[in-house]
Amino acid sequence: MWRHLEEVVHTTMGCYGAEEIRTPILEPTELIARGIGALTDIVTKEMFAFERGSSHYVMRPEVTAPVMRAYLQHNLAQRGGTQRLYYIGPCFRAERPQKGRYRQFHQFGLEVIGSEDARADAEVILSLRDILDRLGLRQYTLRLNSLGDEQSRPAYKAALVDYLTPLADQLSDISRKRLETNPLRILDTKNVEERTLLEKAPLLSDFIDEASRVHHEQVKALLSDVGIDFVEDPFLVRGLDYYSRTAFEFESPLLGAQSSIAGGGRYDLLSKEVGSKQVVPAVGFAAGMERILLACAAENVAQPAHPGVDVFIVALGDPAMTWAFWGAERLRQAGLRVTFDLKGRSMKAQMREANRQQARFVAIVGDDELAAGVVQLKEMETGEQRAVRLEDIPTSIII
RNA sequence: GUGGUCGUAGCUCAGUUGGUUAGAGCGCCAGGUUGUGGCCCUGGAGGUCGGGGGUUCAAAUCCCCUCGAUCACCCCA
Repeated sequence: MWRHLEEVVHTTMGCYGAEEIRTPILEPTELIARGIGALTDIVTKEMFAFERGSSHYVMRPEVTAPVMRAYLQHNLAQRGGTQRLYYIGPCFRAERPQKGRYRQFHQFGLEVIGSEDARADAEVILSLRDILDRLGLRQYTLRLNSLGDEQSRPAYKAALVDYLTPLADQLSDISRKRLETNPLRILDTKNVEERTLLEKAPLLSDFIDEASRVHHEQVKALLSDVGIDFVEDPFLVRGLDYYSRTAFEFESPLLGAQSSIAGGGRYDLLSKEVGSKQVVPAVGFAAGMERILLACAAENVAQPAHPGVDVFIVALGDPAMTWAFWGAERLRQAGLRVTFDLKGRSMKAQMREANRQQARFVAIVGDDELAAGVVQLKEMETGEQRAVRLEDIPTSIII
């Protein structure tokens, strides 16, 4: 199933003209810290970090910042046009594991760098949708929002705090603390009473600038054009500050508390955080492979069957067992998948092993066959069996 | 970092108020078929009961510590 998912990712990304990029697992702490907004708590508590001499490193917790760094460092802009870069690989977060959340996990993602066109946003979402569809997932929802420009969110944040502060005594302890540390996250609360309080809260959509509003309308129109269902969620807010305008999230209802299987958005502000002199507009998604696989399992999505071997060689007696070694090699040279017993067991045991390996054919070899220069080729499903010379096996089983 | 639940055979799990050699199903191995798989029948192997300490005549069972898993919180890139 892992292979299948990876293949779907590669082929789908290929359809979008994206090139794979591989960045180091180990990155300077500063790159990641700057990328995520230097929240010291996240660096110390949520990441595997260590120092070596005077240098500080972390195991990458995500790949967007590394891709942006690679883009800038190798000046990929000079290749012209917009860069569509995708990645697939492991990431690390030093958290307590829970359902769909592991210390080492795997992500794939697409970063479209160098365009502020709404079609880039829509294409990123569309490509992700394609991957989920090709896998056979059906039970997921897409939530969409616009965060506006770099002025919008601070203004909204202030308005939200203004609204909630008088109501602070009705908030949970956690939310009251977040009122100071990260007020936007209160929007994510699952507390029912708090949700009703939020119904009358100011909306981010009332604070976004005109250009962002137009951009957002374009994205929505493009998504509708290709038949993508989405829910507008004015409460969908990314935790980090470099996001602007488009924000989206795919989630599955079948995964418990970690329902998000993929998410992303536009991050025009990141480039300057990681050292670019000018703004490089970019938009992308990141998807959690473990969670997608969990969702597939929960939906009972058909797995590609593990193919059995083509030929299992059953060898009887020492001469035949020796023969099996190079006989198998001959057949493998012809491109067949071939195995045989490595423990010198009885014929019954070898046949059982062949059955377990879902062998299409069994080639039985004993002293008589060796003398005659043939094998007894038996088709397991039908039980039909006949003598065939080794060199004729490949053509015999194509039928 | 905080809280709940749980660690018994390869896997899924039983194990009665502490009481003989710790069980089942599946899987594995072998035989029934001296050269023919699946189904069936018979037999077999396999366990420091997560680890350490304590209580007791006696601990899988009770107590303490520890490690791990899991779910949730925090956090969420």
